[in-house]
Amino acid sequence: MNSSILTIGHLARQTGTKVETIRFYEKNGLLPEPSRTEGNYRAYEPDHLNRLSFIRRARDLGFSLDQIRALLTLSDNRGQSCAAVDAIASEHRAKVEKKITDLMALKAELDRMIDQCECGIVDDCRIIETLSPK
Amino acid sequence: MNSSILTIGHLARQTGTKVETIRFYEKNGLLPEPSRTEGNYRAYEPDHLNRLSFIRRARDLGFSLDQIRALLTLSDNRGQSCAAVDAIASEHRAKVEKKITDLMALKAELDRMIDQCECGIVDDCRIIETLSPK
DNA sequence: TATGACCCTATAGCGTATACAGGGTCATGT
DNA sequence: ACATGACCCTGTATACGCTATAGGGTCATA
Repeated sequence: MNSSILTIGHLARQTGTKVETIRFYEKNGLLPEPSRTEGNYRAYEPDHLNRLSFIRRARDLGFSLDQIRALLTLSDNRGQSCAAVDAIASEHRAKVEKKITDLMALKAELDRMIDQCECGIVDDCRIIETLSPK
Repeated sequence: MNSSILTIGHLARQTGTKVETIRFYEKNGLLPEPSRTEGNYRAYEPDHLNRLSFIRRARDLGFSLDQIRALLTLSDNRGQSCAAVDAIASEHRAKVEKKITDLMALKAELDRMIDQCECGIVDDCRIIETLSPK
């Protein structure tokens, strides 16, 4: 096999992605279908590797696949205004902020609940009591 | 129809749960199967309502359905030690804490990325640049 | 030639619901 | 007596982002 082409395994190792995940990205339109070898293996080029790296970074930052699809399209049209990019990122940041606030409120409730538990029998358990209807 | 029995719609309205979700809880062993009316409608009793309220409170606090199943079993055996209850709740709290830490780190990265964006054209966009491989 | 690492497709599963199709039942109004 | 519409039933598909499995084919190396 031509040693200069990239197999799916190469892409996987170089980006810390599972092979199945790469095929999943292809099926879902995030990675373009590469050409195939005679033996029907996917034959990737450096551009595919770049694109996959982009996807993985964005996933690490919590962007959804829909958002990443949009970001990729924008990044392919480099003359356009980057306001749309900013909008996607800002919307995502706002969601992350909201999640943090929600989780902190949740944690406060869990703290209250757990700190009351004196760990006797369930019948006296404040945790169960908190969950049970009045 | 006997007006003292509770239909699935009653349970739904009284707990802020969708009807489909109640059937889903039943199928997944969280709510016991109620008896049926002649017309094959589910006929709930007050105990079912209490149990569903318990489930919804626990869900609001972010417990998984598995954890809730365990909590329900524990709450049905009121003489047992409540250490197991405490363990479930504490484990959940730890996960929530970890999620908060992770999300705060994520937000810091998003802040860094977004604050650099001067909203010109995509070609100069710091957001796209951050995501792209070097 | 045989082994084992790698690749292929197709399908099902995870968790927590939500939605929809295609039908049956019930209370109410005329 | 019947029509309407609100409600209920089952079964299946969908969402998200993968992960796993079955059952097979290809490739490099010993």
